[in-house]
Amino acid sequence: MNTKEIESKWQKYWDDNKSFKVVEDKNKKPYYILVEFPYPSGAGLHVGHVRSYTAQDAMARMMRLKGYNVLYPMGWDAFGAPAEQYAIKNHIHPKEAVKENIKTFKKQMKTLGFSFDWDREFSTTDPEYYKWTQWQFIKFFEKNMAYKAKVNVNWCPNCKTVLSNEDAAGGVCERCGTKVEQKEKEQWMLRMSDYAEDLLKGLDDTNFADRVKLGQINWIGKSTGVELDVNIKDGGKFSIFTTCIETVYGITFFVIAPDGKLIKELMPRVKNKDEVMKYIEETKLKSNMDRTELNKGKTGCLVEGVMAINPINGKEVPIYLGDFVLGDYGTGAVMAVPSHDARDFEYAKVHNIPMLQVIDGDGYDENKAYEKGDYLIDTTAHLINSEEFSGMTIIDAKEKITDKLEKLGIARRVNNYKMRDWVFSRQRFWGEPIPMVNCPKCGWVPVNESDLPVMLPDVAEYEPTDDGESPLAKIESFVNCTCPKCGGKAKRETDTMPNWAGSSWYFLRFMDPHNDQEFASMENMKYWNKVDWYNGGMEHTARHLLYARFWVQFLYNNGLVPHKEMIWTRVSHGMVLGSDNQKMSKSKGNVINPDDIVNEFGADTLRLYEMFMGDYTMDAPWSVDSLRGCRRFLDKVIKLKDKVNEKRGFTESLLAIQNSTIKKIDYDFTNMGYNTIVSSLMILTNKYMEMESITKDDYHLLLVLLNPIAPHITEELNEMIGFSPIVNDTWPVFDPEKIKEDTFEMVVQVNGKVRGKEKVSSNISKEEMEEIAKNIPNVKSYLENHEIVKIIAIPKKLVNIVIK
RNA sequence: GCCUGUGUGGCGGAAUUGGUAGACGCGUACGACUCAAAAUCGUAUAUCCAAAAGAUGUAAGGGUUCGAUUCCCUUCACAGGUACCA
Repeated sequence: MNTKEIESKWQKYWDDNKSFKVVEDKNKKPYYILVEFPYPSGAGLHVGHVRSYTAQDAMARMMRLKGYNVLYPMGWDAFGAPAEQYAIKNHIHPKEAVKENIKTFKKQMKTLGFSFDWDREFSTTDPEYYKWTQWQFIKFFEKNMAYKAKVNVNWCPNCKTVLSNEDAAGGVCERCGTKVEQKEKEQWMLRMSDYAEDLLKGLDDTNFADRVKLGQINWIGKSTGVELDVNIKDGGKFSIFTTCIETVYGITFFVIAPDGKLIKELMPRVKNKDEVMKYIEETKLKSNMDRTELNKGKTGCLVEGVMAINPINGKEVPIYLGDFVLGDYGTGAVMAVPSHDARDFEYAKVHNIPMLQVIDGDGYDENKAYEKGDYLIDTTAHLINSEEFSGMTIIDAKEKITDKLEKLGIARRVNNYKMRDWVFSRQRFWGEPIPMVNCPKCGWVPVNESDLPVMLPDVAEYEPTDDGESPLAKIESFVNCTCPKCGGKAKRETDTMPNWAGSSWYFLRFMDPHNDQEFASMENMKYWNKVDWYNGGMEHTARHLLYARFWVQFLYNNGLVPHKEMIWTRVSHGMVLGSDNQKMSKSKGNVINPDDIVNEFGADTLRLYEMFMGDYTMDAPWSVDSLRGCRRFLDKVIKLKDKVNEKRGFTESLLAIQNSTIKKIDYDFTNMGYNTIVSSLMILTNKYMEMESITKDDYHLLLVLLNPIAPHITEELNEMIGFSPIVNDTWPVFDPEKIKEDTFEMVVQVNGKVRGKEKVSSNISKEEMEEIAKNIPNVKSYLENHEIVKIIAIPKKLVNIVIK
């Protein structure tokens, strides 16, 4: 059989018949299966894409056969730095590069037989799409959720652009690996931190995998504690945030951030100005450098001339500068309790600051800090040296001390979050222009809705400028405009959006992709309800998912989408590694190109292999041998056709095996057990192979069950035995009656070890089981001269005889 | 460091609520077919023992249980995430 011909034949059939086109049909139950739409890179489709697209494709095909109205769409996430870099490098306009790459991707996807509804395809770079991304940005602005602020931003000197905290994780540029610098710039920001609590709570309304939920929770980074006002001797005050108010009596100093506001305010009173200034400057440099390992030492200096007063007992304590305190987290100042915090402990050691123990317990060790992690699990832990709170347990003390401070009006219970506002500006050409106009009279004014989209100008110059301004800033025809409000001369915003913008709501657009009145109609969104299965890489479970959820929650709060969470289940697939067990990369030379595999083995074999290679959620290495085995399996299925006969060689257990296969596959589909779906199909095939002959219906059943994973070959074989296309068929129903067996193999254990097996009737009693068990010769020999202590009989399974 | 995940034959991996560990596939060996090879088919394949019987065995150690790959504790290794977050 010629795989190529068969594959293109059926691909054409599906295309011609629009087999996968889906329309909103109230009579059918909707089911929305989504895979992360790819960034169409110049490298083409990766075998990793094939893994997740095949899995979701199989799910989509199966659900269609079960009668669901399945939405399985595909589109392109084509804005962003990589597309622009690629364009610059290859001297081709990003628009053209994207067009070319999409063509390649789409062709590859078609040769793999993915059942996408191509009528819903779009790219984030289509003006018809980014019009609505801009429209939604204006909503953010109107609701005071978008604002422009001068902030310290992560600046990549190589890419010449601003990076979000997420993009600069680890202190290096996510794209090029260059060390990130700090730079003060005016940026558009989205008030994502306002949604921290809602984003946490919203997780309860989702069915995300636990590890995905945890990723979200960690990123949001909530901590509950107390904000405490601290007076400065001779006037002034500041606040600190702590999660360990129970240690308040142990404060021996305060530490404030060198990049914070407080030190600037205190400056006139500082005696050692030179030293302080020097340290502040050093910190600025340091944040340009690797802040991870080299600078973990507890550097800093005493701020001479000012003393703080511990609010709980009026003791005077010194203030230090230290760069381990961050200016933009909490209040930019901390209370330091060296006896009970490892960082404070180290700092105190370096700077010779006295310590004061205020909690005692069994785990106390004077050579290190007796910390939260230690004393909270220590049942003997209690306060000491803490006036009226001495002797109390930690939990009590926490409450009582907070109460007291609250009554004094100098403390508040607050939550802090690591998650900051979203830096939304990029100084790049290839992104959605931010639809704002700066008018000398009216300030920032959004572009009129009727004037959307603000199109990217068609120019040849799109490389970033050296001064960090967007390339758009050089294009006068773009910049100069009139104010939408007063009609006066004004200037257009030249920053563009990050590529996370377009991907934050694309799943909504798929529900209504051609709507030119709204980003998607409420009617359609209500029909599709939610994304039932969303699959993507683990690397996107923190950021992309968080941005998308934030975006949706904002739309929901403004009545624009039907649910606060629009994604029900999020799963992530494991990576496909090279055959050397390493991540595939050009430099390692271990990259597998799906086209080559399709050419040599066929699309069905590749699909089958990628499903069979291992646990779907885990990484798995590439193996050509295993791939060949999958081809061999398909050849076996082809060969089975010769066994098709009017009658079958009767095998009583066949119906049972068929039905348990259906049951197993149904179960596995809902648990992403794709590898065991394949193995149970192999078992069924082996069973058929053993038989003299099988009927058309037997064969048809196998073909339907295999169809979601290997759709081409199964359609062809199915046609050859005279059935109408599987794509219009129905999924077999599991019949529990058929798997009832009259007998089972009873396992007999003695003291938990298997000593015998016996085929017995399924409906015998426990007593009968025990009796038969005791009389199996081998078992009997173990029982001799021993006392039977007890017998455990599990119906339809085993008997365990416990002897002494 | 912290968080998360993983650890099962020569290899990829199964084992749905604690109940026959190693399904299925790969590889290997032998056999059939062939002048020969490939392909295909058959048989075997955790380890120890000539074989049976048996013993050992799911990273290591301990525990709970009639029974543990599965639950609990301790330790180790690997992978990913995160990093002075108060």
